[in-house]
Amino acid sequence: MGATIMSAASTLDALAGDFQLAAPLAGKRIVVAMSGGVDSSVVAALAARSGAEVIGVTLQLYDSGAKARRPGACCAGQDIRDARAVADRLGFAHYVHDHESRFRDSVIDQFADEYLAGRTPIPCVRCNMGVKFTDLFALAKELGADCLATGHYVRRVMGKNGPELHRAVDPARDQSYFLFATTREQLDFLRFPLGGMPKSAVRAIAAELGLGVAAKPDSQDICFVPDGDYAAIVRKVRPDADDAGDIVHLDGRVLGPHKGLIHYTVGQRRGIEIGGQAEPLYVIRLDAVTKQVVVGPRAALAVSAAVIDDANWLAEVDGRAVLAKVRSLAKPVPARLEGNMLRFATPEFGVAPGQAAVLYDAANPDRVLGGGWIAATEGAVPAA
RNA sequence: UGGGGCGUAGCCAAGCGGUAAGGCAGCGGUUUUUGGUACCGCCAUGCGGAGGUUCGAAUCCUCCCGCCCCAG
Repeated sequence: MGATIMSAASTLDALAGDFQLAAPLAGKRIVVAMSGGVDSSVVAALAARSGAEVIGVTLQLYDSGAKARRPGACCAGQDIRDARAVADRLGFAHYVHDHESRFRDSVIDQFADEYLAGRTPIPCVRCNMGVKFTDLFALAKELGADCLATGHYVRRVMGKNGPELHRAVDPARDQSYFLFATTREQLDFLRFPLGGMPKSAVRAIAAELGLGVAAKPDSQDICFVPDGDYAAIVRKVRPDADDAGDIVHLDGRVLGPHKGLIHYTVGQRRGIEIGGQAEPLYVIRLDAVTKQVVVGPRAALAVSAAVIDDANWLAEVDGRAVLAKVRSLAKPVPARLEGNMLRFATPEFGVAPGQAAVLYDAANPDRVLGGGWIAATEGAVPAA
């Protein structure tokens, strides 16, 4: 117990200057993206201790009504007040920008449209790409900042050819999957001071500094979905969503009606609500044109390759042995990129269009090479 | 209304006198800054209904009800 606190304190000292800026920091200006959570609050605190001038910026991203008070939310309501409290306590400037309409256009609407198209979106990546790393990036530049620091758990490591993106040291916290779209230009300017430490240390630092958010619950789920009912948000944004359709087995049998394409995702097992089977049924694919949810046995989920769209590369990848991650919680698996076709060494299950394929260097698994969006997949087993 | 078969949880299904397997679905939980997956747990005081035999019945007997098949 005591050791934990000791190490937290020493970690704090060691990281106080870890903003990868040339000394001295006295004349430097750091803009910190503050969500109102523990992580970005600690980043702000570390920045404040570095000697540089700190400006905290919080973007109000969505409805600041009652629902935003639930634990796990960010960037609205109470979170904004929490961020402000941290800035007040540590004594640096804090600005709040209203980004609701931008967030709605670039994240929420896109989220709904992807579901309507039969794909499975990752709003967190879109948010990082647009609102955070484009808008906030521009704002920080306007403010004359030397860097933009965030509370993401990922590392920026200086390599031969400039900064590289690496996984966080805490594997349970690593967020590199959600940051694959970070461009080289953005990476030049961004700083991720938490990538080298475990979450427990971050909380210990927050507690040591007396920040009110020290024990605040981690954010989880989709921030703008209040109760886990994401379909309700899709319907709210796109009321014209036509829900009718059939659940069809790969063998052609119509098994029954479904609740609307937006409720399903490739690889999904629960919620299909069809019993009496010898083996569980999984969603094999979604057809936005015929409105069909096609189901079949788990074996039919195996894919040998995926077509990658809108890729972002931080290093040369084509033809190189890589480790590919096609879901945030999946273990990276051996693969090879041929053009825009990602070929898995062994069949991969539950690869859903709309999700991201993030590639890591097989020779240095911590290094993020980049990634792209899964546009289509190639089955490893002929349809039964 | 002759003969045969069957009725066990939402669905499929084992059991064949000894005190209700299992699978699917569902529900809950764990994990998790996307959706899923995976894993763990829960899920029939009762076996179509009513009697009877027996220490003891879903299992044997009787009648009734309901399906299915073959004959008419």
